[in-house]
Amino acid sequence: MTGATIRDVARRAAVSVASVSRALNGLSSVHPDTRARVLAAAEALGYVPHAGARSLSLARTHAIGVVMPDLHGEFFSEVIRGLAGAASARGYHLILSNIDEGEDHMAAALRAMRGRVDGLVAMAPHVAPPAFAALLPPRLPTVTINTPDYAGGPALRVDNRGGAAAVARHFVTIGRKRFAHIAGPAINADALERRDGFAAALPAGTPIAMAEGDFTEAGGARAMAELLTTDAAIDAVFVANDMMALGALQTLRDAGRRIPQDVAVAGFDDVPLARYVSLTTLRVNMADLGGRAATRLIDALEGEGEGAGEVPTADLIVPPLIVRGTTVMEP
Amino acid sequence: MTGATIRDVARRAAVSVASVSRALNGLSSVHPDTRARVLAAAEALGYVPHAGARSLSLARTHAIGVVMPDLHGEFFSEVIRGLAGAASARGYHLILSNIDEGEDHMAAALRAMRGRVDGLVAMAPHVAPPAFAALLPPRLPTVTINTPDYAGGPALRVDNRGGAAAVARHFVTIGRKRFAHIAGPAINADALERRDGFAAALPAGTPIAMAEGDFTEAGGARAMAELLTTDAAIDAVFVANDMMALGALQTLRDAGRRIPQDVAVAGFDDVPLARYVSLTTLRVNMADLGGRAATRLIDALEGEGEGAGEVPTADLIVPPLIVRGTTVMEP
DNA sequence: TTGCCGTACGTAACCGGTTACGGGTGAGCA
DNA sequence: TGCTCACCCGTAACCGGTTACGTACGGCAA
Repeated sequence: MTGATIRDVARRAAVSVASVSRALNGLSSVHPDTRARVLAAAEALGYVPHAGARSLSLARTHAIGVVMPDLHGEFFSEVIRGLAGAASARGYHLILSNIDEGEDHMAAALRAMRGRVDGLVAMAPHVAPPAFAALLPPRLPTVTINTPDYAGGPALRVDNRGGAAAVARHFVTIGRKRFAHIAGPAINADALERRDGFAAALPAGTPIAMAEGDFTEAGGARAMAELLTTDAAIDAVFVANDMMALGALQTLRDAGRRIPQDVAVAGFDDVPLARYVSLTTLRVNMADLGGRAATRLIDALEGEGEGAGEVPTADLIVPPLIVRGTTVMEP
Repeated sequence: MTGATIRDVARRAAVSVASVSRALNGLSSVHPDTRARVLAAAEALGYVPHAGARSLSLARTHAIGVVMPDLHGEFFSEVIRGLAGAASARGYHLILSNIDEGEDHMAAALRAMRGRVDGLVAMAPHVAPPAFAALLPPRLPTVTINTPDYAGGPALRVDNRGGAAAVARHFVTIGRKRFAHIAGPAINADALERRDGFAAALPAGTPIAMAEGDFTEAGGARAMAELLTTDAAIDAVFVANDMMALGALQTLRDAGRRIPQDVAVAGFDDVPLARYVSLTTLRVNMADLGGRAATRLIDALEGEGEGAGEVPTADLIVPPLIVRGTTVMEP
């Protein structure tokens, strides 16, 4: 019903299915005349090979699975874009599956990947690492992005601590004294690393006013309001991501603080919006991250059998600090 | 090698593969004891069903294919987000395939979908419609988004003409006289509809200064610069999408024009950035568009056999005009 | 003529599931 | 005891491709 099969083509060309397969896949040892007949028959029937059947017998799907939570939007979509580009260039498809609704739902989504993909790109900053490893289908090559302490394969990580430290040094350089931090959710590994990296890079013993947000703009606004009531004297705040920073900026301006004269603000991610509001931030090139992940995975898949690439290396990607108008006056 | 098969489970539980299949799929007519043995064996072996094999015999993949060009970023990713949400809620996966590099590459990508997906969501505003229809694998249910004149199935379209007309009326209402339009690429159907809708809603015979961009910010800036040299007196410009509008705004400000006093600017799309630069625009809820497309497709897939839903209806989605500071003074 | 080899092709097994069909077993009933 | 009928369960065919293996045949050297 879905269309002509290889047997239909074989019948019409009056050859065996084996010859059709050989002819269509460009194998040698097919007589030119036969090949021509097969191609004509396929064309006439509008034959399109059935990818599912093909991958079953080849044990190769030419697809890679992508599992990640739909958290802070920009990030998600940029990574996908990078993945899609790299995958498509190598002839691979992407299979998406977002994992928000609970751990069992996630387990189901992960298991459903077996037999559908050749490998996985996973990003799960919010799950306890051992649990996550256990959920992965066994023996499915996986490269992780920003997934803490996962030792099962190649990993890509952005240097959250290093980035946060750069902000701390920048604050000190421009002469700030009273620091605050708006953190992400406590269950998020990126959030924790950014907080710790910031604290560690300030002179020992420096007090830091803390508030927690949820990586959304509204959450950032709320956290900032909270900080203003408890620690009104702050003159520098490092926000764990850009979206929260936007909310924080709004709250500060509404409260009459001048940016950056009264208080300096820095974010993390460099989402497209950041340039427009002139937000100082760390640039993490998300599309590039996705592209690298895909490339790494496909390299591993196609080098299979070689023991060469087997060492599960972890790349640490250092985000550059982009200094803009929320920390230093612009011309 | 990839893992245990159903036959391994059968062997270990000392039953037939049929019983394993029945037990795991919750069929009735399996003795409770047998079911327990099967489950224990599956657990012990870490058995995960092979989705590929399953979908081959069921002729059902529970996946939907998404083909679209990677055009103007925000749009792409928001639609994907909407699709992913709706699909995941119904237990479907998404298979991505972007189609940029030439028509033959696109044809290959489309054909590769057969046997891998149950249906397609396609968006191809830049292709001549008959060509596109011909490339689709035959008999694959498809819902199109903003693909002009495609009559092969359900379609979702945003009302480009209506939106553009709303801008035209708005310009007239606020007393503007000398109009300009920055259009998108001439091969893009959305771009053409927006241009025509705008022109048609102005009083007959009104002259409109025209320039063409490529839907990017830089392109918008260039087009605006061009307009300023040829028609310096314009006081209202409708830009075919928001990204170009951002570029145009920058050019106008650099040229010393006050917004909105000297010239009013409106865009199309309402990307997240638009709110931050206070850009008047048409709001097209892209995630919602994706969600609807997925829902439509899955409804059609699961209602298969019923003649009820067979009428290929086309939904026209009317984007509301969001009036902001680039056309009227803000408090 | 016989033997050998290479080319072109067909037969059938296989990938890993699902399921139509039929067989065996025990309970219930005449 | 013999019959019917559920209920469980196993055998084998099937989904649509790929491919190992075997075969038929023509050409060529001994």
